[in-house]
Amino acid sequence: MESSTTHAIVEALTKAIVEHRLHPGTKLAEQKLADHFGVSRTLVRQALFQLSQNRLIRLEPARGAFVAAPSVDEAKQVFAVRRMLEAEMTRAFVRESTPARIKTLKDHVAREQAAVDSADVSSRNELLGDFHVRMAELMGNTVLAQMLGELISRCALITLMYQSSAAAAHSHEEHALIVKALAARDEDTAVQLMNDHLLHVEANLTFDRKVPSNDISMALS
Amino acid sequence: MESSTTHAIVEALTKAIVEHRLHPGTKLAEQKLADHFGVSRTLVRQALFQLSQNRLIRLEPARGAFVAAPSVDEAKQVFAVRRMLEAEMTRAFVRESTPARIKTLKDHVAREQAAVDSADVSSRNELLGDFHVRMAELMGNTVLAQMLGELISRCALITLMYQSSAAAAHSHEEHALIVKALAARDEDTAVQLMNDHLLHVEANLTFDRKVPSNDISMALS
DNA sequence: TTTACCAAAAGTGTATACAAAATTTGGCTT
DNA sequence: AAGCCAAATTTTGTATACACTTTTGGTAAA
Repeated sequence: MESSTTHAIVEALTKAIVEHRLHPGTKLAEQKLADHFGVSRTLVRQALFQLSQNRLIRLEPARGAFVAAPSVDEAKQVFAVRRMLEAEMTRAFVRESTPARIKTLKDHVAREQAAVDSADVSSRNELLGDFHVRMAELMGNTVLAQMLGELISRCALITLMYQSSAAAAHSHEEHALIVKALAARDEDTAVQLMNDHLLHVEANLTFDRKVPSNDISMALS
Repeated sequence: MESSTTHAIVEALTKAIVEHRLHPGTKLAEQKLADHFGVSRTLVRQALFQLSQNRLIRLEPARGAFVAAPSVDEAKQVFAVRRMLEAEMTRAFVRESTPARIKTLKDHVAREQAAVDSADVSSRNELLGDFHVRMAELMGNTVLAQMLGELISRCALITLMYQSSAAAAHSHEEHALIVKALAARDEDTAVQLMNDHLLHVEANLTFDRKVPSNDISMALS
Protein backbone atom coordinates (compact mmCIF):
# COMPACT_ATOMS: atom_id res chain seq x y z
CA MET A 1 0.00 0.00 0.00
CA GLU A 2 0.91 3.67 -0.08
CA SER A 3 2.40 4.31 -3.48
CA SER A 4 5.29 6.62 -4.18
CA THR A 5 3.19 8.47 -6.75
CA THR A 6 0.77 9.62 -4.07
CA HIS A 7 3.71 10.81 -2.02
CA ALA A 8 5.04 12.80 -4.97
CA ILE A 9 1.68 14.55 -5.35
CA VAL A 10 1.58 15.34 -1.64
CA GLU A 11 5.08 16.79 -1.83
CA ALA A 12 4.30 18.90 -4.88
CA LEU A 13 1.11 20.30 -3.39
CA THR A 14 2.74 20.89 -0.01
CA LYS A 15 5.51 22.84 -1.69
CA ALA A 16 3.05 24.87 -3.72
CA ILE A 17 0.93 25.68 -0.69
CA VAL A 18 3.83 26.53 1.60
CA GLU A 19 5.45 28.68 -1.10
CA HIS A 20 2.14 30.45 -1.57
CA ARG A 21 1.77 29.60 -5.21
CA LEU A 22 -1.61 28.26 -4.12
CA HIS A 23 -3.38 30.83 -1.98
CA PRO A 24 -5.48 29.93 1.05
CA GLY A 25 -9.06 29.30 -0.04
CA THR A 26 -8.15 28.11 -3.52
CA LYS A 27 -10.24 25.18 -4.66
CA LEU A 28 -8.32 22.04 -5.59
CA ALA A 29 -10.49 20.17 -8.09
CA GLU A 30 -9.65 16.49 -8.31
CA GLN A 31 -9.85 16.08 -12.08
CA LYS A 32 -7.69 19.11 -12.78
CA LEU A 33 -5.01 17.84 -10.42
CA ALA A 34 -5.30 14.37 -11.94
CA ASP A 35 -4.78 15.78 -15.44
CA HIS A 36 -1.87 17.89 -14.26
CA PHE A 37 -0.06 14.97 -12.64
CA GLY A 38 -1.11 12.52 -15.33
CA VAL A 39 -2.80 10.08 -12.97
CA SER A 40 -6.34 9.09 -12.06
CA ARG A 41 -8.48 10.79 -9.45
CA THR A 42 -7.85 7.84 -7.16
CA LEU A 43 -4.29 8.88 -6.40
CA VAL A 44 -5.22 12.54 -6.18
CA ARG A 45 -7.88 11.74 -3.60
CA GLN A 46 -5.37 9.81 -1.51
CA ALA A 47 -3.02 12.77 -1.62
CA LEU A 48 -5.76 15.24 -0.73
CA PHE A 49 -6.80 13.13 2.21
CA GLN A 50 -3.24 13.03 3.47
CA LEU A 51 -2.90 16.79 3.09
CA SER A 52 -6.10 17.27 5.05
CA GLN A 53 -4.59 15.26 7.90
CA ASN A 54 -1.62 17.64 7.81
CA ARG A 55 -4.11 20.52 7.96
CA LEU A 56 -2.72 22.05 4.81
CA ILE A 57 -6.07 21.71 3.10
CA ARG A 58 -9.69 21.52 4.24
CA LEU A 59 -12.06 18.87 2.89
CA GLU A 60 -15.71 19.86 2.67
CA PRO A 61 -18.17 17.00 2.11
CA ALA A 62 -19.45 16.89 -1.47
CA ARG A 63 -17.84 20.28 -2.13
CA GLY A 64 -14.17 19.46 -2.48
CA ALA A 65 -10.75 20.45 -1.23
CA PHE A 66 -9.59 23.98 -0.44
CA VAL A 67 -6.20 25.32 0.60
CA ALA A 68 -6.41 25.89 4.33
CA ALA A 69 -6.51 29.33 5.89
CA PRO A 70 -5.55 28.83 9.52
CA SER A 71 -7.43 31.20 11.77
CA VAL A 72 -5.74 33.50 14.22
CA ASP A 73 -7.10 31.43 17.04
CA GLU A 74 -5.73 28.22 15.56
CA ALA A 75 -2.34 29.83 15.06
CA LYS A 76 -2.20 30.78 18.71
CA GLN A 77 -3.17 27.29 19.79
CA VAL A 78 -0.47 25.77 17.63
CA PHE A 79 2.12 28.06 19.17
CA ALA A 80 0.87 27.28 22.67
CA VAL A 81 1.43 23.57 22.04
CA ARG A 82 4.81 24.23 20.50
CA ARG A 83 5.89 26.13 23.60
CA MET A 84 4.83 23.23 25.80
CA LEU A 85 6.71 20.68 23.74
CA GLU A 86 9.78 22.67 22.89
CA ALA A 87 10.45 23.99 26.38
CA GLU A 88 10.67 20.43 27.67
CA MET A 89 12.53 19.32 24.59
CA THR A 90 15.14 22.00 25.16
CA ARG A 91 15.52 20.95 28.78
CA ALA A 92 16.00 17.33 27.78
CA PHE A 93 18.42 18.36 25.05
CA VAL A 94 20.75 20.05 27.51
CA ARG A 95 20.73 17.02 29.78
CA GLU A 96 21.63 14.64 26.97
CA SER A 97 23.81 17.08 25.11
CA THR A 98 26.80 15.81 23.11
CA PRO A 99 29.41 17.71 21.08
CA ALA A 100 28.16 16.05 17.91
CA ARG A 101 24.62 17.25 18.48
CA ILE A 102 25.77 20.79 19.20
CA LYS A 103 27.79 20.74 16.00
CA THR A 104 24.80 19.65 13.96
CA LEU A 105 22.79 22.58 15.25
CA LYS A 106 25.64 25.01 14.70
CA ASP A 107 25.94 23.83 11.11
CA HIS A 108 22.24 24.31 10.64
CA VAL A 109 22.37 27.86 11.99
CA ALA A 110 25.20 28.56 9.56
CA ARG A 111 23.01 27.42 6.68
CA GLU A 112 20.25 29.66 8.00
CA GLN A 113 22.67 32.59 7.85
CA ALA A 114 23.23 31.94 4.15
CA ALA A 115 19.49 31.68 3.51
CA VAL A 116 18.75 34.88 5.40
CA ASP A 117 21.40 36.72 3.35
CA SER A 118 19.94 35.52 0.08
CA ALA A 119 16.35 36.63 -0.31
CA ASP A 120 14.62 33.35 -1.10
CA VAL A 121 11.63 33.68 1.21
CA SER A 122 10.27 30.15 1.12
CA SER A 123 13.55 28.28 1.52
CA ARG A 124 14.52 30.66 4.30
CA ASN A 125 11.25 29.97 6.01
CA GLU A 126 11.74 26.25 5.58
CA LEU A 127 15.20 26.32 7.15
CA LEU A 128 13.98 28.38 10.10
CA GLY A 129 11.31 25.79 10.79
CA ASP A 130 13.73 22.92 10.28
CA PHE A 131 15.89 24.15 13.14
CA HIS A 132 13.22 22.98 15.55
CA VAL A 133 12.60 19.71 13.75
CA ARG A 134 16.35 19.03 13.68
CA MET A 135 16.51 19.44 17.45
CA ALA A 136 13.69 16.95 17.90
CA GLU A 137 15.35 14.45 15.58
CA LEU A 138 18.60 14.70 17.52
CA MET A 139 16.75 13.64 20.64
CA GLY A 140 16.28 10.21 19.10
CA ASN A 141 12.58 10.40 19.82
CA THR A 142 10.91 9.87 16.46
CA VAL A 143 7.45 10.29 17.97
CA LEU A 144 8.40 13.75 19.19
CA ALA A 145 10.13 14.63 15.94
CA GLN A 146 7.13 13.64 13.90
CA MET A 147 4.66 15.45 16.09
CA LEU A 148 6.75 18.61 16.04
CA GLY A 149 7.15 18.19 12.30
CA GLU A 150 3.38 18.32 11.91
CA LEU A 151 3.05 21.38 14.08
CA ILE A 152 5.81 23.17 12.25
CA SER A 153 4.39 22.44 8.82
CA ARG A 154 1.19 24.05 10.08
CA CYS A 155 3.28 26.97 11.29
CA ALA A 156 4.86 27.27 7.85
CA LEU A 157 1.47 28.09 6.41
CA ILE A 158 0.67 30.39 9.32
CA THR A 159 3.91 32.35 9.18
CA LEU A 160 3.67 32.74 5.44
CA MET A 161 0.19 34.12 5.92
CA TYR A 162 0.92 36.39 8.81
CA GLN A 163 4.67 36.87 9.31
CA SER A 164 6.16 40.29 8.73
CA SER A 165 9.22 40.19 6.53
CA ALA A 166 11.58 41.62 9.14
CA ALA A 167 10.85 38.88 11.65
CA ALA A 168 12.82 36.13 9.88
CA ALA A 169 16.26 37.59 10.58
CA HIS A 170 15.29 38.01 14.20
CA SER A 171 14.38 34.31 14.39
CA HIS A 172 17.75 33.37 13.01
CA GLU A 173 19.58 35.43 15.64
CA GLU A 174 17.56 33.81 18.39
CA HIS A 175 18.41 30.37 17.08
CA ALA A 176 22.08 31.24 17.37
CA LEU A 177 21.58 32.37 20.97
CA ILE A 178 19.74 29.18 21.84
CA VAL A 179 22.55 27.05 20.43
CA LYS A 180 25.03 29.06 22.45
CA ALA A 181 23.13 28.35 25.67
CA LEU A 182 22.81 24.68 24.72
CA ALA A 183 26.56 24.47 24.13
CA ALA A 184 27.17 26.05 27.54
CA ARG A 185 24.79 23.47 29.02
CA ASP A 186 22.92 26.32 30.64
CA GLU A 187 19.57 24.61 31.00
CA ASP A 188 17.44 27.39 32.41
CA THR A 189 18.74 30.00 30.00
CA ALA A 190 18.23 27.72 27.01
CA VAL A 191 14.66 26.93 28.02
CA GLN A 192 13.97 30.59 28.66
CA LEU A 193 15.41 31.59 25.29
CA MET A 194 13.39 28.96 23.45
CA ASN A 195 10.20 30.04 25.16
CA ASP A 196 10.87 33.70 24.44
CA HIS A 197 11.77 32.87 20.86
CA LEU A 198 8.43 31.18 20.24
CA LEU A 199 6.61 34.04 21.93
CA HIS A 200 8.45 36.51 19.70
CA VAL A 201 7.60 34.64 16.54
CA GLU A 202 3.97 34.53 17.60
CA ALA A 203 3.94 38.19 18.63
CA ASN A 204 5.45 39.25 15.30
CA LEU A 205 2.60 37.71 13.34
CA THR A 206 0.47 40.51 12.00
CA PHE A 207 -2.96 39.15 12.61
CA ASP A 208 -4.72 42.24 11.37
CA ARG A 209 -3.41 41.96 7.82
CA LYS A 210 -6.01 40.71 5.39
CA VAL A 211 -5.42 37.46 3.60
CA PRO A 212 -5.33 37.43 -0.20
CA SER A 213 -7.85 34.92 -1.46
CA ASN A 214 -9.69 33.66 -4.51
CA ASP A 215 -12.63 32.69 -2.39
CA ILE A 216 -15.16 35.47 -2.91
CA SER A 217 -17.25 34.85 0.18
CA MET A 218 -14.14 35.04 2.30
CA ALA A 219 -12.79 38.12 0.59
CA LEU A 220 -16.03 39.99 1.17
CA SER A 221 -16.75 38.85 4.68
CA MET B 1 -15.58 14.48 0.75
CA GLU B 2 -15.01 12.25 3.77
CA SER B 3 -18.06 10.03 4.05
CA SER B 4 -19.69 8.96 7.27
CA THR B 5 -19.45 5.33 6.17
CA THR B 6 -15.68 5.51 6.20
CA HIS B 7 -15.84 6.97 9.67
CA ALA B 8 -18.04 4.13 10.86
CA ILE B 9 -15.51 1.59 9.58
CA VAL B 10 -12.68 3.44 11.31
CA GLU B 11 -14.65 3.45 14.55
CA ALA B 12 -15.49 -0.22 14.35
CA LEU B 13 -11.92 -1.25 13.61
CA THR B 14 -10.52 1.08 16.26
CA LYS B 15 -12.83 -0.43 18.84
CA ALA B 16 -11.90 -3.95 17.78
CA ILE B 17 -8.19 -3.21 17.93
CA VAL B 18 -8.29 -1.35 21.23
CA GLU B 19 -10.47 -4.06 22.78
CA HIS B 20 -8.01 -6.65 21.53
CA ARG B 21 -10.50 -8.57 19.47
CA LEU B 22 -7.99 -8.04 16.69
CA HIS B 23 -4.54 -8.98 17.92
CA PRO B 24 -1.39 -7.08 16.96
CA GLY B 25 0.04 -8.52 13.77
CA THR B 26 -3.29 -9.68 12.39
CA LYS B 27 -3.62 -9.10 8.67
CA LEU B 28 -6.57 -6.97 7.60
CA ALA B 29 -7.42 -8.03 4.05
CA GLU B 30 -9.35 -5.39 2.14
CA GLN B 31 -11.91 -7.63 0.45
CA LYS B 32 -12.78 -9.45 3.66
CA LEU B 33 -13.39 -6.16 5.45
CA ALA B 34 -15.37 -4.88 2.47
CA ASP B 35 -17.59 -7.98 2.55
CA HIS B 36 -18.01 -7.71 6.29
CA PHE B 37 -19.10 -4.08 6.19
CA GLY B 38 -21.05 -4.49 2.97
CA VAL B 39 -19.16 -1.81 1.06
CA SER B 40 -16.57 -1.65 -1.68
CA ARG B 41 -12.84 -1.84 -1.15
CA THR B 42 -12.67 1.89 -1.85
CA LEU B 43 -14.15 2.81 1.52
CA VAL B 44 -12.17 0.15 3.32
CA ARG B 45 -8.95 1.53 1.88
CA GLN B 46 -9.84 5.02 3.04
CA ALA B 47 -10.50 3.70 6.52
CA LEU B 48 -7.27 1.71 6.59
CA PHE B 49 -5.28 4.73 5.51
CA GLN B 50 -6.83 6.79 8.27
CA LEU B 51 -6.07 4.09 10.84
CA SER B 52 -2.48 3.99 9.67
CA GLN B 53 -2.23 7.73 10.37
CA ASN B 54 -3.46 7.00 13.90
CA ARG B 55 -0.75 4.34 14.14
CA LEU B 56 -3.27 1.67 14.99
CA ILE B 57 -2.32 -0.30 11.91
CA ARG B 58 0.76 -0.59 9.74
CA LEU B 59 0.54 -0.43 5.95
CA GLU B 60 3.15 -2.42 4.07
CA PRO B 61 3.45 -1.59 0.37
CA ALA B 62 1.90 -4.28 -1.82
CA ARG B 63 1.49 -6.51 1.21
CA GLY B 64 -1.45 -5.02 3.04
CA ALA B 65 -2.57 -3.78 6.44
CA PHE B 66 -1.62 -5.29 9.79
CA VAL B 67 -2.72 -4.44 13.31
CA ALA B 68 0.12 -2.46 14.85
CA ALA B 69 2.36 -3.88 17.54
CA PRO B 70 4.00 -0.86 19.15
CA SER B 71 7.54 -1.66 20.21
CA VAL B 72 8.81 -1.08 23.72
CA ASP B 73 10.95 1.72 22.39
CA GLU B 74 8.01 3.40 20.73
CA ALA B 75 5.95 3.09 23.90
CA LYS B 76 8.63 4.86 25.88
CA GLN B 77 8.86 7.64 23.30
CA VAL B 78 5.11 8.15 23.40
CA PHE B 79 5.19 8.43 27.18
CA ALA B 80 8.11 10.84 27.02
CA VAL B 81 6.13 13.15 24.76
CA ARG B 82 3.04 12.81 26.94
CA ARG B 83 5.04 13.88 29.99
CA MET B 84 6.28 16.95 28.13
CA LEU B 85 2.81 17.95 27.01
CA GLU B 86 0.85 17.05 30.10
CA ALA B 87 3.19 18.65 32.61
CA GLU B 88 2.75 21.98 30.89
CA MET B 89 -0.93 21.35 30.34
CA THR B 90 -1.39 20.75 34.06
CA ARG B 91 0.47 23.94 34.88
CA ALA B 92 -1.72 25.93 32.51
CA PHE B 93 -4.83 24.23 33.85
CA VAL B 94 -4.16 25.44 37.39
CA ARG B 95 -3.61 28.99 36.16
CA GLU B 96 -6.88 29.07 34.25
CA SER B 97 -8.77 26.89 36.66
CA THR B 98 -12.50 27.44 37.17
CA PRO B 99 -14.98 25.66 39.45
CA ALA B 100 -16.86 24.31 36.44
CA ARG B 101 -13.73 22.70 35.03
CA ILE B 102 -12.83 21.15 38.37
CA LYS B 103 -16.33 19.75 38.60
CA THR B 104 -16.10 18.18 35.15
CA LEU B 105 -12.93 16.37 36.16
CA LYS B 106 -14.41 15.27 39.48
CA ASP B 107 -17.41 13.83 37.66
CA HIS B 108 -15.11 11.99 35.33
CA VAL B 109 -13.14 10.49 38.19
CA ALA B 110 -16.42 9.34 39.71
CA ARG B 111 -17.28 7.53 36.50
CA GLU B 112 -13.83 5.96 36.57
CA GLN B 113 -14.58 4.65 40.05
CA ALA B 114 -17.65 2.86 38.73
CA ALA B 115 -15.71 1.39 35.83
CA VAL B 116 -12.89 0.20 38.09
CA ASP B 117 -15.42 -1.51 40.35
CA SER B 118 -17.03 -3.32 37.45
CA ALA B 119 -14.54 -5.50 35.65
CA ASP B 120 -14.99 -4.34 32.05
CA VAL B 121 -11.36 -4.05 31.06
CA SER B 122 -11.66 -2.15 27.81
CA SER B 123 -14.18 0.47 28.92
CA ARG B 124 -12.19 0.98 32.10
CA ASN B 125 -9.09 1.51 30.04
CA GLU B 126 -10.93 3.93 27.78
CA LEU B 127 -12.13 6.04 30.70
CA LEU B 128 -8.67 6.15 32.24
CA GLY B 129 -7.30 7.50 28.99
CA ASP B 130 -10.17 9.93 28.57
CA PHE B 131 -9.27 11.65 31.83
CA HIS B 132 -6.27 13.15 30.10
CA VAL B 133 -8.14 14.01 26.92
CA ARG B 134 -10.87 15.68 28.97
CA MET B 135 -8.32 17.90 30.65
CA ALA B 136 -6.96 18.98 27.28
CA GLU B 137 -10.44 19.72 25.97
CA LEU B 138 -11.21 21.87 28.99
CA MET B 139 -8.23 24.04 28.15
CA GLY B 140 -10.08 25.22 25.05
CA ASN B 141 -7.07 24.35 22.91
CA THR B 142 -8.40 21.98 20.28
CA VAL B 143 -4.96 21.54 18.74
CA LEU B 144 -3.65 20.29 22.06
CA ALA B 145 -6.70 18.13 22.68
CA GLN B 146 -6.41 16.49 19.29
CA MET B 147 -2.70 15.88 19.58
CA LEU B 148 -3.09 14.38 23.03
CA GLY B 149 -6.02 12.33 21.74
CA GLU B 150 -3.75 10.77 19.14
CA LEU B 151 -1.05 9.99 21.68
CA ILE B 152 -3.53 8.46 24.07
CA SER B 153 -5.15 6.26 21.46
CA ARG B 154 -1.65 4.96 20.77
CA CYS B 155 -1.24 4.43 24.50
CA ALA B 156 -4.50 2.50 24.60
CA LEU B 157 -2.98 -0.11 22.33
CA ILE B 158 0.27 -0.04 24.29
CA THR B 159 -1.32 -0.44 27.71
CA LEU B 160 -3.55 -3.21 26.52
CA MET B 161 -0.48 -4.99 25.22
CA TYR B 162 1.74 -4.43 28.20
CA GLN B 163 -0.25 -3.22 31.21
CA SER B 164 -0.51 -5.43 34.24
CA SER B 165 -4.04 -5.81 35.51
CA ALA B 166 -3.36 -4.31 38.93
CA ALA B 167 -2.09 -1.03 37.50
CA ALA B 168 -5.49 0.33 36.44
CA ALA B 169 -6.84 0.91 39.94
CA HIS B 170 -3.61 2.67 40.82
CA SER B 171 -4.10 5.02 37.88
CA HIS B 172 -7.57 5.87 39.06
CA GLU B 173 -6.34 6.77 42.54
CA GLU B 174 -3.68 9.02 41.06
CA HIS B 175 -6.24 10.79 38.93
CA ALA B 176 -8.19 11.58 42.09
CA LEU B 177 -5.09 13.00 43.73
CA ILE B 178 -4.32 15.15 40.72
CA VAL B 179 -7.83 16.60 40.71
CA LYS B 180 -7.46 17.36 44.42
CA ALA B 181 -4.26 19.33 43.78
CA LEU B 182 -5.90 21.11 40.84
CA ALA B 183 -8.85 22.08 43.02
CA ALA B 184 -6.44 23.44 45.64
CA ARG B 185 -4.69 25.39 42.85
CA ASP B 186 -1.44 23.89 44.01
CA GLU B 187 0.46 24.21 40.76
CA ASP B 188 3.74 22.53 41.61
CA THR B 189 2.11 19.59 43.36
CA ALA B 190 -0.32 19.03 40.51
CA VAL B 191 2.45 19.07 37.93
CA GLN B 192 4.55 16.76 40.07
CA LEU B 193 1.66 14.35 40.53
CA MET B 194 0.90 14.29 36.83
CA ASN B 195 4.51 13.62 35.97
CA ASP B 196 4.79 10.87 38.56
CA HIS B 197 1.51 9.40 37.39
CA LEU B 198 2.74 9.05 33.82
CA LEU B 199 6.03 7.60 35.04
CA HIS B 200 4.12 5.07 37.12
CA VAL B 201 1.94 4.01 34.23
CA GLU B 202 5.03 3.59 32.09
CA ALA B 203 6.93 1.76 34.82
CA ASN B 204 4.06 -0.66 35.37
CA LEU B 205 4.12 -1.81 31.76
CA THR B 206 5.55 -5.31 31.66
CA PHE B 207 7.77 -5.12 28.65
CA ASP B 208 9.04 -8.64 28.99
CA ARG B 209 5.66 -10.28 28.45
CA LYS B 210 5.31 -11.84 25.02
CA VAL B 211 2.59 -10.61 22.70
CA PRO B 212 -0.15 -13.02 21.59
CA SER B 213 -0.50 -13.12 17.83
CA ASN B 214 -2.18 -14.90 14.94
CA ASP B 215 0.79 -14.30 12.73
CA ILE B 216 2.57 -17.62 12.66
CA SER B 217 6.00 -16.27 11.84
CA MET B 218 5.75 -13.82 14.73
CA ALA B 219 4.38 -16.37 17.16
CA LEU B 220 7.26 -18.74 16.46
CA SER B 221 10.06 -16.20 16.31
C1' DT C 1 -34.01 45.20 -13.16
C1' DT C 2 -34.46 41.76 -9.88
C1' DT C 3 -35.83 37.36 -8.22
C1' DA C 4 -37.28 32.58 -8.67
C1' DC C 5 -36.71 28.51 -10.79
C1' DC C 6 -35.30 24.86 -13.79
C1' DA C 7 -32.03 22.54 -16.82
C1' DA C 8 -27.30 21.70 -18.12
C1' DA C 9 -22.65 21.27 -16.62
C1' DA C 10 -19.21 20.20 -13.50
C1' DG C 11 -17.61 17.81 -9.49
C1' DT C 12 -17.61 14.59 -5.72
C1' DG C 13 -18.73 9.75 -3.66
C1' DT C 14 -18.77 4.90 -4.36
C1' DA C 15 -18.45 0.69 -6.94
C1' DT C 16 -16.38 -2.04 -10.25
C1' DA C 17 -12.88 -3.53 -13.63
C1' DC C 18 -8.42 -4.39 -14.88
C1' DA C 19 -3.25 -4.64 -14.21
C1' DA C 20 0.64 -5.73 -11.41
C1' DA C 21 2.59 -7.75 -7.53
C1' DA C 22 2.79 -11.12 -3.88
C1' DT C 23 1.48 -15.44 -1.89
C1' DT C 24 0.32 -20.06 -2.20
C1' DT C 25 0.17 -24.55 -4.28
C1' DG C 26 1.80 -28.54 -6.55
C1' DG C 27 4.99 -31.09 -8.74
C1' DC C 28 9.74 -31.94 -9.98
C1' DT C 29 14.51 -32.68 -8.89
C1' DT C 30 18.10 -33.89 -5.88
C1' DA D 1 12.03 -36.17 2.62
C1' DA D 2 13.61 -31.54 1.71
C1' DG D 3 14.39 -27.83 -1.33
C1' DC D 4 13.17 -25.28 -5.25
C1' DC D 5 10.95 -23.50 -9.34
C1' DA D 6 6.69 -22.41 -11.95
C1' DA D 7 1.81 -22.17 -12.56
C1' DA D 8 -2.36 -20.83 -10.20
C1' DT D 9 -4.56 -18.05 -6.94
C1' DT D 10 -5.13 -14.34 -4.09
C1' DT D 11 -4.43 -9.55 -2.96
C1' DT D 12 -3.05 -5.06 -3.68
C1' DG D 13 -2.61 -0.76 -6.79
C1' DT D 14 -4.67 2.16 -10.25
C1' DA D 15 -8.05 3.48 -13.61
C1' DT D 16 -12.59 3.96 -15.07
C1' DA D 17 -17.63 4.03 -14.84
C1' DC D 18 -21.76 5.51 -12.86
C1' DA D 19 -24.84 7.73 -9.34
C1' DC D 20 -25.78 11.64 -6.86
C1' DT D 21 -24.85 16.53 -5.29
C1' DT D 22 -23.59 21.09 -6.03
C1' DT D 23 -22.84 24.87 -9.03
C1' DT D 24 -23.81 27.50 -13.03
C1' DG D 25 -26.33 29.86 -16.53
C1' DG D 26 -30.21 31.28 -18.57
C1' DT D 27 -35.19 32.15 -18.98
C1' DA D 28 -39.52 33.79 -17.41
C1' DA D 29 -42.38 36.13 -14.20
C1' DA D 30 -42.95 39.90 -10.81
